[in-house]
Amino acid sequence: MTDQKDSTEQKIIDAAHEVFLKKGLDGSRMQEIANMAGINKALLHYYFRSKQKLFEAIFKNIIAHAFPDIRGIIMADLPVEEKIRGFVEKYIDMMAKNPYIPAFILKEINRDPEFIAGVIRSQGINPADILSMLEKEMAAGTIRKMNPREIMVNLIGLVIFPFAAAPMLNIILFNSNKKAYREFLNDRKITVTEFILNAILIR
Amino acid sequence: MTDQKDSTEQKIIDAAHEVFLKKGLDGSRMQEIANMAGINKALLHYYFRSKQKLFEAIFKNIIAHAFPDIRGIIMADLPVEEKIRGFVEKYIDMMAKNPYIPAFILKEINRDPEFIAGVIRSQGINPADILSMLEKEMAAGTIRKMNPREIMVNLIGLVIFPFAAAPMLNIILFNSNKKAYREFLNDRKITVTEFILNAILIR
DNA sequence: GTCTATATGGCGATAGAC
DNA sequence: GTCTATCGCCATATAGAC
Repeated sequence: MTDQKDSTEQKIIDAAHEVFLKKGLDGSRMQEIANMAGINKALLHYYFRSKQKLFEAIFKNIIAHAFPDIRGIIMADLPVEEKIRGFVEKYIDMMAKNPYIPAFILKEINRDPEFIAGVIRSQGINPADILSMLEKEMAAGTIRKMNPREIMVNLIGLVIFPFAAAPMLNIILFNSNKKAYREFLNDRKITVTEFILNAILIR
Repeated sequence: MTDQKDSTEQKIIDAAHEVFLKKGLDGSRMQEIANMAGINKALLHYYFRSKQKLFEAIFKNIIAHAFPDIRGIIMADLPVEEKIRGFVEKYIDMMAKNPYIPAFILKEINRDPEFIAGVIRSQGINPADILSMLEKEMAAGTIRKMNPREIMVNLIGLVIFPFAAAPMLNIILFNSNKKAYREFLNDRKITVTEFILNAILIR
């Protein structure tokens, strides 16, 4: 049980993670990954045989990071306000730490959407459970009656989109002031929660 | 003034538009564009000199399609409900006709965000005007007081995201039933409008 | 203007020494 | 396991005939 932190394999994984996350499969070069790992190209193939195989190994890991565990929040015996608030906070925190994830997923999603869906399911996230939870809230009269899928899509979109489209929105709305945009994104933990609650709650 | 519709240059532009839109710059091949245009690769270079130059010529055109003219709606003397409704309908109609545009923009946005912002401005869309319009509504007490940028980002995100993430959402929420998802997207001309109005209107 | 043929360069992948 | 050197392919780009 030697320390694996600085093993060659781990250095490759770390470097490939960084490069693939920023540039995607097509945009990445094996040479660049090798340079970043401080080794040569041949070793990449020695450990992972092909660029495709290396990407697949990294891909699963990136996707896993992209879906934080929300079961505890969504299925808990809490008022729906708290569930929404918890969801928004967890996702915005995750993306603040991993700002390249949303664009990466949207970029690579067409490569194998079925695989991504499988990873989501394996994270224990079951859309049907969330939908039926929302339907119960509607039946109980706490939230407006509507297609529960609308709520899910709107919630996810409101949280993810400003990160995925950050480069454009930053220019259009903040004249390229990056600090102001970061603050704006962070504020959204509160403002998005309010926005959604205003849209769906019956009070 | 001969008819230019079937000129070689136009055939190249049409073919390049289709291929670049679906696959992006990195994912597209000059050979594929030549095949689709019914000519050979050499002619592409004869007319546009390089792949990069050809892409830039097409890029501007794609971006222009992505921002339909909304000045008439946003700046008109209409109640804010009608402005929101008009915006949502125009954008969803545009994306239903050009489903590859959202993913294309998010994919290519990092290549030259400044250029995209310039095209948006050249379309006559002035974010500052929209922001001040929203602020007037807040001062008049028709909509809730909040950062008007939140409204703009939320509006754009709610409209675009379900198209950009269609492959994933289609699996997760509709078990890959594409027809159901198309109907869902079309219904959103109404449901997104309602959702936003509930979120921002004071009544 | 349009074609065929070919040059040029880059990148993934492999061979083989150490 | 790690390296250098090189192969082989594919994609962009050019040369030159027609």
